[in-house]
Amino acid sequence: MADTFTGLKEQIVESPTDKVISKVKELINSGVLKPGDKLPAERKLALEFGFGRTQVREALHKLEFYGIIKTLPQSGSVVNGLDINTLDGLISDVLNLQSYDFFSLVETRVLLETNAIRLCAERWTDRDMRSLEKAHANYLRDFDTSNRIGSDFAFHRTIAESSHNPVFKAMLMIVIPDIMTIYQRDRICAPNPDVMNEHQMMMDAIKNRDGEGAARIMAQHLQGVLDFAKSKLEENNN
Amino acid sequence: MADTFTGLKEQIVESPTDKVISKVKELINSGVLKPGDKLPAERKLALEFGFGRTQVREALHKLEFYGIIKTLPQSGSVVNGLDINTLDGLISDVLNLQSYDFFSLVETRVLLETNAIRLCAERWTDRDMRSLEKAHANYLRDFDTSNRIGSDFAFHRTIAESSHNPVFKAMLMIVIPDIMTIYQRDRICAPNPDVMNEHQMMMDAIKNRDGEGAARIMAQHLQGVLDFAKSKLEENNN
DNA sequence: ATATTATTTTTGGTTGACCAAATTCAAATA
DNA sequence: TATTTGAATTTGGTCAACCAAAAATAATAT
Repeated sequence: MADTFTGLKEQIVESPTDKVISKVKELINSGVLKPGDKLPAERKLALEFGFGRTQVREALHKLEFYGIIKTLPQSGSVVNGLDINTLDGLISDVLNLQSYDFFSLVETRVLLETNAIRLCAERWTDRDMRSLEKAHANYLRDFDTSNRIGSDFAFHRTIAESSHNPVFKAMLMIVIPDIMTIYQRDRICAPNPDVMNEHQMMMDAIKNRDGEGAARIMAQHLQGVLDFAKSKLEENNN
Repeated sequence: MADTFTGLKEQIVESPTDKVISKVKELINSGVLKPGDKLPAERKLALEFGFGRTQVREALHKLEFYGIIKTLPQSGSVVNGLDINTLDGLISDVLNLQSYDFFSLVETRVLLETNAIRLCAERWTDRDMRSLEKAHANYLRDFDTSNRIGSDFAFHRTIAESSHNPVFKAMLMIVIPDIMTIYQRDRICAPNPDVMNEHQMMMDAIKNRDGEGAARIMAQHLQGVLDFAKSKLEENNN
């Protein structure tokens, strides 16, 4: 009950930084700021918006991080040369930045991992294979210890690394921790011997350069998590 | 030539914030900070690391954004309950955060968009369809104007929206602006009548709930960009 | 008149002090 | 002894002043 209230509160409260971002968004949508324009100085924005410069700076940092503006030291900040619709969508996303629902996270993970392992099977180098075998051995070693989950994750991370697509890897690194947090909170996953076998089958498929086969095993491997997420989804919408 | 140098410089220069993040990473790797621990106060960290509190705050913000720590107002920051290997990988990623190579970005975009449109075809509601048709009409209207690229992007964004997977959409919003920036910088894409037809075919497939068909058209639709990226890749490794 | 240099202004970056909320801990009470 | 209460401390959040680099302007020399 208390959780419900605090949860609602968190959604309602809008941090000063986000308010500043909203103001910038208005500036862009109203046409005052066009892509490519140099936006006013921090002090000016702070005065105009009625916030402190600290809040404005933090907002600009966030906007720069998302590639919406580019800020040059001792010179000023510039709105990136994207079109207005794109900017509007991007800023909206920065603001929403909600915690995603579990099912969508898992769905994304499955997509990324099945394709990461496919590319891994096609592209691995000798160096990759050494890392993969080491990660696999570590998992077997830690299977009966408290490190099992960590080594499991490390194995998957190594696969993503060996896909030679850093974007895949980066996105997996965003998604998986969220999943693990929820997973650990709601259900302790008992040591499952099937997982060990599936890891072994993945290794074999990768070694044989069998991308499709590896992807199939990975999909099966993650089916359990997907089912769990789906049941959660049907159970209640949280 | 000058570009090469400035590019290198950007990679070499390590901002104070990143240095602080590295320090935190050392703390975690050395075992001083374990997952679940409450990390020292900002002032303490600033003193210990030899940086200002501003830099420490910014670093903590970044770490919180990536879900590595959770900071509670007037209380302190806590290392998230992930395992150490995961944390180490995550922090490394935050630090690297390099501009990704064009081909990997495009490869990721293709994967995300083909699956987004598949889900869109399966899941769209009446409300989604109205948005889709409006976006499509806007594209046709703006085809001969300077807004063509913007409306094109808006159409794709609406598809992602209608996939009802916010994670897909969020990740596309990260990837696509990067691609567009590079694309606009290196080559102006002329108005291509094929694109119009392909958009129409996508709409038809979506309406018919034909996920596979829609995905196939999207793949074909993006093939040009993928080829362009591949040629860029072979041309030079930048 | 133009190009160059010196100076002033503006810029983002940094610092230290201050604020209110949360926590802690010890003293007072039952 | 166990519980409550209240002051003192620690916490992240905010603010105003200051710094050096970049930009813009004015002054100078060609």
